[in-house]
Amino acid sequence: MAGLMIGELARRTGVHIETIRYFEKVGMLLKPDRTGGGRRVYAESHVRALNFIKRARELGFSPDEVRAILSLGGPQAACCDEVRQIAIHHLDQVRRKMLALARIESLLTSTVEHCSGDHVPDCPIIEMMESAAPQRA
Amino acid sequence: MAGLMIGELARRTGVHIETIRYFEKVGMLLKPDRTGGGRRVYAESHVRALNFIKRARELGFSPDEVRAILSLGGPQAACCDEVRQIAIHHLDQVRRKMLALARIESLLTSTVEHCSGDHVPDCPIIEMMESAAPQRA
DNA sequence: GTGCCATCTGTAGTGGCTACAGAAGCAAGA
DNA sequence: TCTTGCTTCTGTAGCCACTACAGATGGCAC
Repeated sequence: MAGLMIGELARRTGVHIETIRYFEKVGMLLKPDRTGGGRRVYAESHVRALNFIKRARELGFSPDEVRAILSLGGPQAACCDEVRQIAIHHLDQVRRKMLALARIESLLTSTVEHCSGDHVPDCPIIEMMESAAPQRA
Repeated sequence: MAGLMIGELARRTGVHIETIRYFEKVGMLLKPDRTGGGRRVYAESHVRALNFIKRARELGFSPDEVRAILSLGGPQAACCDEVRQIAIHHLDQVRRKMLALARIESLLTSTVEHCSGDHVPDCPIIEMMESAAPQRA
């Protein structure tokens, strides 16, 4: 267990060096030890935490949600109901986004179908975009 | 046709005053006339353009796409193939996003289902988030 | 000692707005 | 005419989640 320099950690996790330091600055990643010369030395736990952060962000969890989960003990702690609640809430948000996108998709699809691409007035695409329809949720 | 002050335009379109000025600055909205005292006076065409911009942004068109459509003659011009191409391209992007979200949704759903919420080790949620799966497209 | 890469800190840039400060326009009332 | 009070003006800074750069060290091989 010699510990990793930041470059090696970046290589292993695919997270930019600057982003790793940023995560530390904003409290998402624990401050690592330092060498005598002031360089960061990371432990295996940092690799796990960083992979977790990366994955959670890819899944669309907000930084605050990630922080919340990490503050519950982090990846190495046992699962608890709070983690589940956050995940369920996030799932709900994902489903809302899917619904919104589905509405947009069907609107665009049907509109594009009705457009000939000719230089006719009353283009259905422009027309649709000018009519300000309500965007609920 | 007296023309509108910026506040009235904001009220009619639901776009913040600062945002209207911002759209002008970045070239999405034509510079309006000014009163002797330097205040902006908008025409009916600005109302149409602003509604169009707002709607297109709500539908997820990028600022560049909006600018592209507007540069083709704007809402009042006849439809042309280029508008259709932009819309089709955007529709493609929307469908990609839907697929990505669907993957995330199913992963989250099945994972949450397997989590009891108890304080057990090997929590499926944490475990899933630690395994760095590739996120293609 | 020298060369050279890795790392350090601190600051500034990105996009798409949003918010504020301080000055000035402008209409109505005293 | 002067004041009050709202609206608008310009310009600058803030937001978030990073990303990029500048200039100074660390630390190892030769």
